[in-house]
Amino acid sequence: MTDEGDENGLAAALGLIGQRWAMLVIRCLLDGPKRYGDLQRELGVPTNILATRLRELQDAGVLYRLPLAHNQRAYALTERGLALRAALEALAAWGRTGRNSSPS
Amino acid sequence: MTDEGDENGLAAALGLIGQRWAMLVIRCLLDGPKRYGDLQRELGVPTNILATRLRELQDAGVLYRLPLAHNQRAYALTERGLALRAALEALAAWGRTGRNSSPS
DNA sequence: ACAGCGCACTTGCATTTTGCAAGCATGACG
DNA sequence: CGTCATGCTTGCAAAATGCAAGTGCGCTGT
Repeated sequence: MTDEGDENGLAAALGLIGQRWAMLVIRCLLDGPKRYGDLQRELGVPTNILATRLRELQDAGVLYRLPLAHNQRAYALTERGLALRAALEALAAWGRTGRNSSPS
Repeated sequence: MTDEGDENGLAAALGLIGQRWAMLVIRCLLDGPKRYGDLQRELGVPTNILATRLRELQDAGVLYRLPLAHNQRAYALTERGLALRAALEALAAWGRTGRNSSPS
């Protein structure tokens, strides 16, 4: 019964985290919670894009804000965000292959 | 060593297949070679975008053109493209979760 | 032969997303 | 009170994306 509607699993995933920089931000946060400036410096992402992505990913339930001090807060992954580790590492592993093996 | 060496892989992967529709096209081709019109109908992707993506993915070594008849050709994944199956299925599996969950 | 059809694209233009640079708000600190 | 670091927002240009219509090309029917 319930035929495989899995054709949309990917579309659903990309609808949530398919925007530019989104997966990079998530992967960066897999190392642990980080602050806005850290993400900016580590990824080199434009600041307005970063702010937008963080809002969207928070709405998507992938990460949440973690207040620290007066002007400092951190961003951390939710369980749903952490569940992306396997998928993102698979993608990263693929990206690492296809480097020209040897510059003969 | 001169450069970071341990570069992300994820960034490399997204540089190749991170464009809109690219992963959907690849996932569609995991079922086997298909023709232009098939991809268009199955995915609902705009025709100019599809043409652009197919060219880019071909350049990326992910798929190749397979001539059939006079005005018909098929697109099929290379080994590099087929190697994406695990990653895309992991992403699709993640996308399938969280549809019917209890709001925390 | 030639009009018409289906297939695989291309082209023109509007809309949306992305990027760069600069500015704003806030609280700490001198 | 002025300056600083941090975390954003805003203005505007460039690029990507999307829609619709058009192009080329071989085949088919008459």
